[in-house]
Amino acid sequence: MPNESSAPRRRGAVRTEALLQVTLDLATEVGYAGLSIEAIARRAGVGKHTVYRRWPTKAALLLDALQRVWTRDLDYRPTGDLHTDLREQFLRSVSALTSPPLDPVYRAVIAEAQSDPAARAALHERFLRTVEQSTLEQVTRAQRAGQLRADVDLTFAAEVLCGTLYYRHLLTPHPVDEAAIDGLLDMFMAAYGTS
Amino acid sequence: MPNESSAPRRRGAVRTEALLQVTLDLATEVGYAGLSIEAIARRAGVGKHTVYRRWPTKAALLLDALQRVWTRDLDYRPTGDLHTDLREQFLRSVSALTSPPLDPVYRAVIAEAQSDPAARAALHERFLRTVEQSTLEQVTRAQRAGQLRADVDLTFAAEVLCGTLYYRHLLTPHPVDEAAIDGLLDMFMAAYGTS
DNA sequence: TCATGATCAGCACGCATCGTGCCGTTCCGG
DNA sequence: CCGGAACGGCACGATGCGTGCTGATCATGA
Repeated sequence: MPNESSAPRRRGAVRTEALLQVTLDLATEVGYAGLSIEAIARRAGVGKHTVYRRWPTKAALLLDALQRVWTRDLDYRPTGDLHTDLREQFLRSVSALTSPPLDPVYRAVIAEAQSDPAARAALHERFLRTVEQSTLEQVTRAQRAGQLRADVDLTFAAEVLCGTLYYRHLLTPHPVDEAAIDGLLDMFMAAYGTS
Repeated sequence: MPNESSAPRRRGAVRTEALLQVTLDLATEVGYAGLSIEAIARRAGVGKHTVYRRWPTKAALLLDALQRVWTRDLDYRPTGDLHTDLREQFLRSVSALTSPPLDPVYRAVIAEAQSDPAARAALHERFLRTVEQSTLEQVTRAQRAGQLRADVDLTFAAEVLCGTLYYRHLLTPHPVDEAAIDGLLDMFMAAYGTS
């Protein structure tokens, strides 16, 4: 006789969703330091097997948790003007990356990736490449519209843009503010712009 | 009566040096994963107190160990030509960062810095800033020589150069090869060069 | 010369996390 | 309704953390 005051035991995909959400909650409340599999299972009221059955590694779990909140803030209607669109995209990305739950989860993934080349590759494939790709689409459109020189390796250009911002955010105490973004875009346009 | 076949108990600065060297050795042999204070003390034949008395944090120890091998490969006689000098400096830095013991220790510091803002600030102040500074000196010299535009924020420019390389090295699976460095320098010169 | 205090190695502790194993229960599909 | 998968709970050994304590060793200065 299941007590109606106790939640029924959830399984499968529903459990998975719940676990990812708990991970994000924990990241928000106790930060990167509190993101142990043990703590996540405890908080979720779940046996550790239930976690390990789904993710072989803490990195894998964190990557999935990250994906849960990653794409939400990236939908943006481009206006067609390169400088405006890149600026808006970068501002949104930085804003998302600066506050929980994205910030602690992201930093945890970065840390995890340093000790595991596979996790590093997954991080780049699933997230960093996404941002580079989004940037690449914008600069490609601008190039076709004649706003950028035709002889430019846009893939590399996108990497420079994103890399500079990530570097500052992850490895320096300086904030990625509008001044930084504007400076970066100015340099970019000076190098590759047609005007 | 001290047995001459057993090494005399070392103290003070000598001990400190030995511990840093053990840290680098461990990093070379077992990599980032093996860099626990416990393992370092064990390998050095030393009580853990002897480590904790010197460094309050694993991050502090790693930062000091890093400094031991950091500056060695950076002495380089600039020729006066910006492109050549930057290229040479970046090639050397990347080469040093790619192999042990620098690579595992560096990655350990990066990981540590993600969970501790103080460690992050120390990392930037003691190492990243050093590289930025070295780059800054070169571009400043070039600006005075008229090779770069006069209206450029060189500090920011140096950050872009270094940040791009660090991003690729630390967070992507792509190697920082000559093509990447050349592409970066081409973009830099296109943006800020006077010719 | 010798005493004092700092430094040291070794051991132990309590705590936490990891990854795994086992048990008995709950739930779902056939 | 039954069999098997998923589950919660518990326990285990291993490892690292940071901190005590003890007794030996060393440097210094009186």
